[in-house]
Amino acid sequence: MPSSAAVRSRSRVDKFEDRRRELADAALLTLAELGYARTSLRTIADNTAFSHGLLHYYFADKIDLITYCVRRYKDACVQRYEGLVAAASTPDELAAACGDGLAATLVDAPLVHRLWYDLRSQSLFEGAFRDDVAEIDGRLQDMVWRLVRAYADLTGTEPTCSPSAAYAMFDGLFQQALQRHLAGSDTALDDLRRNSRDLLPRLFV
Amino acid sequence: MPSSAAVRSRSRVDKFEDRRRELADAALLTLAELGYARTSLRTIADNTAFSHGLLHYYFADKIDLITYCVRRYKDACVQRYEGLVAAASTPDELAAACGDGLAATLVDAPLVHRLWYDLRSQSLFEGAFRDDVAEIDGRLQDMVWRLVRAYADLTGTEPTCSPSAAYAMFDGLFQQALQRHLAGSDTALDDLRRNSRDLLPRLFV
DNA sequence: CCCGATCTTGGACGGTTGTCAAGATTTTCC
DNA sequence: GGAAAATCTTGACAACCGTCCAAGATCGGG
Repeated sequence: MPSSAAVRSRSRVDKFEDRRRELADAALLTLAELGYARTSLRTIADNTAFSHGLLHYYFADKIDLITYCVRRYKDACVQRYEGLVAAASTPDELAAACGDGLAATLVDAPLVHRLWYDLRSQSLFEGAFRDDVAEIDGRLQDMVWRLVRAYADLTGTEPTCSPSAAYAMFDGLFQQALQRHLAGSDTALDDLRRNSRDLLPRLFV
Repeated sequence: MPSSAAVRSRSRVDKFEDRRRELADAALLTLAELGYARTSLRTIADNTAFSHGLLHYYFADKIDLITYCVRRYKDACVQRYEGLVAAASTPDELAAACGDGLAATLVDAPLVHRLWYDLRSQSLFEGAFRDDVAEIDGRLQDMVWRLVRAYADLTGTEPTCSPSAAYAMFDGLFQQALQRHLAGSDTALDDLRRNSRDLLPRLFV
C-alpha cells in the first residue's frame, strides 16, 4: 500500500486509484460472466494482465473488491439511466420513452443487470453487501419516482401509489424481461416496452 | 441404490423415496438458512442424523439434490397459495384477499421465499436449474392469472395486460416486501397488502 | 546512476469443497 | 439362522478457495 504518512506527489495516489479501478472493472466483467457464487479471485486475476496476489495489494479482501465493483456499477448504472425523462413533452411521449429507455438499458448490458440481481439476492444472506445494495436500490427508486413525477407534471394529476411501490412494479417487469431475454425470447424486449408504457398511466388511477 | 432390475416389495422403493424426501427437507432447511452459495453437502448432512456420505447414496450429485429440493418446494409453495381466490364474492373482497394472502404467504415462510429468489438468480448462471425454475415461475404465473380472471368474472370486465406482465408486477411487489420484511421493516407487510390490493383493479384500465 | 519506495510475482499455507470407494452395519427374505 | 441385499459410516482423494509472505522487478527522485 502506498505510504499514507506523507503523500508527496498527487500522481502516486492517482496511479493507485487508477489501477484499483482497472482491476475492479476486470472483476466486474468476470463477475457478470460467472456470477457471484462461482467467481474466485484467481479467475478474476486471469482476466487481467496481473497475478492473483496483486488483488490483495489493492483490496483488503474479496468482499472489499466486490463492494468496490458494486459501487462503480452503481455510478455507471444511474448515469446510464440519466436523460431518460429529459426529452419528452407529452404524457404519451414520456410513457413511450420510459419503455424504450428500459428496453435499451436492458439490451445494453444484460450481463451486468444479471449480476445486479444476483448480488441483491446475495445481500439477503450476506450482511456485508446489504448497505451498498440498499443504497443502489434507493437510487433506482428515486430514478423511477422522478419519471413518475414528470408524468404527473405533464398530466396535471397526482400519482396514487408510493415511490417504493412504483419501483417494485417497474423492477418486476424489468427483471422478468431480463430473464426472458437471456433465455432467448425475442418478444421480451417488446413486451418490456409495452408493459412499461402501460404501467405508467396505471399509477394514476 | 436399490435393485432396479426386480422391485419385489413396494415398501422398498417407498422407503427409498421417504428417505430421499427426508434428506431433501433437511437440505431445504439448511439452504433456506444459508443460501445456495455457502451451503455445502457436509453442512446439510450435519443438520440430519446421518453422515455426509449418505447424500451421494440418495442423490447423484449436489445439483441433483438441490433440484429435488426445489421441486418439493414448488409443490408446497403452490399448495400454500391454494384457496386464496376461493372465498370472495365481491371484487373488493377479492382484492383484499389477494393482499392478505400474499402477506400471509410471506410471513409464513420468509426464509424459503428468500431461497427461491436466490435460486432463481442462480438459474440465470447455472443452466442446470433453469428448467425447474421456469416451471415454478410458470405455476406462480398461472396462480396470479387465476386471481386476475376471478376478478374479471366478478366485475364483468376484461384485463388489459398479459398474464406474464401481471405476474411480474405482483412478483416485484412481493420481492420488495420480502426484502424489507427481512431487513426488519414493520411496514413492509402492510405495504404489500395495500399495494397488492391496489394493483389488481389497475390491471383493468 | 543509485538507493529506497513502490509495485508485482509466484508459491505456500490451512481450510473447505464435491466426490468416491471400501468396509461396517442393518435389514430382508428363504 | 444365515446368506444376500440394502443401507450407512468413515476416511481419503484431488481440486479449489482466500489469504499471506518473502523475494524479485520496476520506478522515481537525489
